[in-house]
Amino acid sequence: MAYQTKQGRALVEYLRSQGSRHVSVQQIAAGLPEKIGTATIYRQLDKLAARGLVRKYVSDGDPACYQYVGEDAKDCMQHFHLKCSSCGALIHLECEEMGHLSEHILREHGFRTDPLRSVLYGTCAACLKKEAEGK
Amino acid sequence: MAYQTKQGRALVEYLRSQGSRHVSVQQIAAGLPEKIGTATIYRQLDKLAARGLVRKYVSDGDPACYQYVGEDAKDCMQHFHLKCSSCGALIHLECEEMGHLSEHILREHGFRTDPLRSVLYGTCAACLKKEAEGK
DNA sequence: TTGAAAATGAAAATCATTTTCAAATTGAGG
DNA sequence: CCTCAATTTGAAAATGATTTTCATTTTCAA
Repeated sequence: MAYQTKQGRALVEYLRSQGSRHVSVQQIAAGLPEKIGTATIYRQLDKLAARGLVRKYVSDGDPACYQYVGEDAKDCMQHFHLKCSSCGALIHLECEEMGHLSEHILREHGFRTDPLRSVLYGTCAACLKKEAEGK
Repeated sequence: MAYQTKQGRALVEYLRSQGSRHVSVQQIAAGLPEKIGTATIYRQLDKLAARGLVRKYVSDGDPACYQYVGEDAKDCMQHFHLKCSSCGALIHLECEEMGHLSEHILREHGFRTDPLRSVLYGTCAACLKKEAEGK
């Protein structure tokens, strides 16, 4: 019910080689040793994401990016993202406060959040500074 | 330096009439008493958002939606969004825990988040239930 | 080996959003 | 009330990421 394919394997191999970096479909297509159609890359990523081997991050503005987490998704350091609306930077943050929030939401509101896929918008330190000075 | 236009006024009026509901550009275009070009709606919304009168929400999959908060943005109940990856539902949640997280991030990480614009992904109660049963 | 199910790739289709650009509107200064 | 430069509008075209189509190829269980 799910065939193994050359392309699928190549993709996983490539993603693995990137460690836990975040890559876009563009980057993947460019980095792959042998060309794979974009449609296929999207399709494979969807499947991998469905199986939990890959995480998809979406933020306003730029294309989605993907991260390979492998079988040990649980152990993989929990981190989430901050996106600066001002300069567009995507910041990765490891912080347990987010975990607390998730627990609260699950307990009190019955919703199981996946902080890993969530992006918080705001203004980064650099832009806050500029804002303060620049007036 | 910023001309007042019939369209701009009509848009604000419409948004006001919607209270603090979230509306998409599609809905706005359809609900407006007199037709306004989509490009203009986008442009006006951008300006309003820049002035803080309107909030823009972006989530994976569906088009952005906007909320009129008016001058009293501060008083406007702080709430954020949960998006169910399973059924696509967008849930509005008022909860102060999010405020705590924001404070923490600002204090410890120098990043000023805007929880209002942020969307947390996960699985809603209904889908969790289905998941548990359906297995 | 065989064949049905599943995957591929190239190209076309989607679709929200943005840009283009000529024409219309706005409003400060006369 | 005029004028005119700056700004806004709208229709249509452009963008750009993602999805779909569909004919062809690949996979793997029997």
